Amino acid sequence: MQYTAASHGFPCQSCAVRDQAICAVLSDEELREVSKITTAVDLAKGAPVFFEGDENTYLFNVVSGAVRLSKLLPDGRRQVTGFLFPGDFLGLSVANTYAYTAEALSNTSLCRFNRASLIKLLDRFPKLEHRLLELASNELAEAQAHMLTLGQKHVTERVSTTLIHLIERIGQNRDGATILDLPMTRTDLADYAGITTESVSRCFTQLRKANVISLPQPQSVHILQGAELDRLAGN
Amino acid sequence: MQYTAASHGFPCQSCAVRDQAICAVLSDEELREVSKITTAVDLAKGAPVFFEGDENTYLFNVVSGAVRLSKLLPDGRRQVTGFLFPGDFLGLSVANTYAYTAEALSNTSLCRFNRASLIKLLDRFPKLEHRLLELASNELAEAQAHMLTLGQKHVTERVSTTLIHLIERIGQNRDGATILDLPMTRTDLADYAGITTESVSRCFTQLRKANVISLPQPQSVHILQGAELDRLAGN
DNA sequence: CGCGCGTTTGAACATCTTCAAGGCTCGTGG
DNA sequence: CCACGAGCCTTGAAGATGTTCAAACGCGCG
Repeated sequence: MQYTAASHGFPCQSCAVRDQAICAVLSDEELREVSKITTAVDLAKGAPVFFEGDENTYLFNVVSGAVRLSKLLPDGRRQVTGFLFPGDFLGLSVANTYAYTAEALSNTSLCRFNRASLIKLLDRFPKLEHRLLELASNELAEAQAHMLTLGQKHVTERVSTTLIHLIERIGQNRDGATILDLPMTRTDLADYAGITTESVSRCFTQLRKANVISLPQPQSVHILQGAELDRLAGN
Repeated sequence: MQYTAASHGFPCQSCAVRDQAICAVLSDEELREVSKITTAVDLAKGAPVFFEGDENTYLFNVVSGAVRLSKLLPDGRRQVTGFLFPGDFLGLSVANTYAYTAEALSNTSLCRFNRASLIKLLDRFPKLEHRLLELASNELAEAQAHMLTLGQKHVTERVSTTLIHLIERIGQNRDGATILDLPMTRTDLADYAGITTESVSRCFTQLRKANVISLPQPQSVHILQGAELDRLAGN
């Protein structure tokens, strides 16, 4: 784990994700307490947050940037289990090791909680534990939806589903059009959707030729026909 | 939802899963409180517990039997997201509807909690909420492992992984040998592993011919070489 | 006894992968 | 400033894995 850490007094109040993440349920006063156990962490693109199997010492909130969660098979096959964006929480585990690897997809700021300290705080702030349960439940529902995709859907459906999912998190509206700026590579998308890089690329081309999307640059996806994308997702 | 319900005074104490599930963290006294909001429910093989989209009114503990969780695509494709056994908990959702369908695989007894009442109890028994978070975290880790299987593994690996997973939950030891009594069909296994019924069947035959398992009956799997099964699972 | 459902097996087929190569972009160094 | 190289993306063709379609088997139940 390689951090550029910088402790802070009480900037939580002005935090970009103060109303999201786990802090949303806390009053300013409570937040002041919580802020005592947090540390700001900045990661460069590609840097790991932690590795699967590492001792679970910290939990994190994503403040800005993007994080990729993944699990590996011994022979190198990789499943990306999720992409995280500002407001998302990561690191929950009952075991004392992380169940997955987390890496920064772009330059990323995290808010780091000492796990033992956070657990102590849960006793004082039941709202916090309630919030964590909420987040875990939502993650679970998302995981189940993803299982449906991975287990049952065809390539085009997988890619469309993935695009829709990303639009919901990081889609931008410019002049009524929806734009997606991808912080991840085709390989990341492929490993997320359980297909190959080539399949993702071919599918993008196909969507482009069908005027469902346009690709000014490989990382920039413009959604031309959202409804058609929904249909192609197979839901 | 079709139930055969029977309220009970305080038989929780002698419950088969009293030391598992969410009750494990409660004292007898606390359990007495919780028992006031529970109802015993018996389901026949094949009966639904609830359907995806139903209003989330109840939560359940599996007391005996087995439950299948699944999600459907509009065209009928089905992903089985999990199999539940005694001690397992189901029904958690932040949304006010269930995110998946739950059905009894065999004759099954459940302990039913009124959701609103349970939520109220969480304030009085923080341990209960802590336990729920634990369960949700574990489910999440399991879901991630399953994503790895669904997204990356080959047919033989998927079937082996599924068998190992079932052995961990319902494997029996007789004369030093491990026996698996399957409450689910080949189609259920297929929909769980993201493959077809035929693929499951072919894989079973292959494992049998390699003397990794034997199949006295289609539902009864004897594990002859557990280590080889582990190897075939690809971990 | 016969019917139905679940399972098994076989053969043809399709989708997606693998392998291979070329193109593009960006950053670096000459 | 331009050339070069690396990494990422795209495209094509061949190939393999798993699916689809079809049929037979076996067991349990009415």
